[in-house]
Amino acid sequence: MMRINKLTDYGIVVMTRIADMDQSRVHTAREISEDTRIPLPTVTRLLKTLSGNGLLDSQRGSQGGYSLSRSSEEISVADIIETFEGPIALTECSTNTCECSYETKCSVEEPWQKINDTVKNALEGISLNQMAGKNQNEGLLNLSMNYSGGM
Amino acid sequence: MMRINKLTDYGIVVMTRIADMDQSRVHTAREISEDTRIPLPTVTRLLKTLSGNGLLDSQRGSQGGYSLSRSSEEISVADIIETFEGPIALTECSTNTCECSYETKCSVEEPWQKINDTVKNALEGISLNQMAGKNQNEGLLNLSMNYSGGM
DNA sequence: TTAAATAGGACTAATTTGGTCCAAATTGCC
DNA sequence: GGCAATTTGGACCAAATTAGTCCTATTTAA
Repeated sequence: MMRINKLTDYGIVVMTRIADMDQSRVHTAREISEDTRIPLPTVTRLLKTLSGNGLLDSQRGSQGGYSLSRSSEEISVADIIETFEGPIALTECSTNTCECSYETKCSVEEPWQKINDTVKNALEGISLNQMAGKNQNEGLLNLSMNYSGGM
Repeated sequence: MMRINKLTDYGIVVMTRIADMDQSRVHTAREISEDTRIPLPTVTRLLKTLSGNGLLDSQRGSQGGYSLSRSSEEISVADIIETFEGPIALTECSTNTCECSYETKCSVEEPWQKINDTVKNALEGISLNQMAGKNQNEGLLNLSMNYSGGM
């Protein structure tokens, strides 16, 4: 399967959602949970991780909440993945801390570097803005509905 | 981390090793185990999977063993990864069987397709031959040593 | 017939991941 | 000053996945 973790996937959903929201104010965990239908405890954990790693700004206390730390054009999918999973590396050999269990393993180290760079570049090339784009109409619609008191 | 599984990693090591070996004869699990220092039970399982998926040819019985089913130029890293992990898909949404748990998840489906294609292309572009290249001298050396009775 | 292999599958242990919860710290507002 | 709404930090457990081993059947060459 070679999947990214579920939490990482949720993390991307949450970030995408925030990017679609009104950028002029902060958003609470509860609000994001209701919006994405991801359970609140999980969302709070996601948001903590995201703000801890600098992708979100947080404001504590009453009237507090979260907002993007930079514009959605300047946040890449790679940024989010790395927040939850650390450096993008398909094998241990690709990291600095390579401690190959078996001798011959390291003979494939160089090609792996190449592979990883390719994957990394691909992920760095996709901005949060591109992910969110599809929802922009819907986002604006919801916004206007809030003004008219609808739900 | 976003890692491929350990067994997949070993699978690539094993295939790389076989590609470096004498192509004029088959190689037993024991031989490959000793060569790669990966434990025999694990190697047998890897080889079974690889031959079951058509990447290796197998010959049963005494004097039996495994050999590449096609030339190392025609086997890609993607082939090996898919053998152990199924279709390359970073998220569930990227597969046919997408059953998103939460509604908004699917809003990010399209960009994920793009990301996956990029990753897949990258992995398809690396042949086993390229992985093995680094060892070719060593491989030839071992071959000539076999003829002279050395070890 | 025997020995050397692969084939197939069951099983367990170890590790990772997902998800929840609680107590503490911070902040705005009355 | 005190209350309510938040984020912060960390502990904890359950579930799922993965790694690794082993056993038995089948095939084949000598």
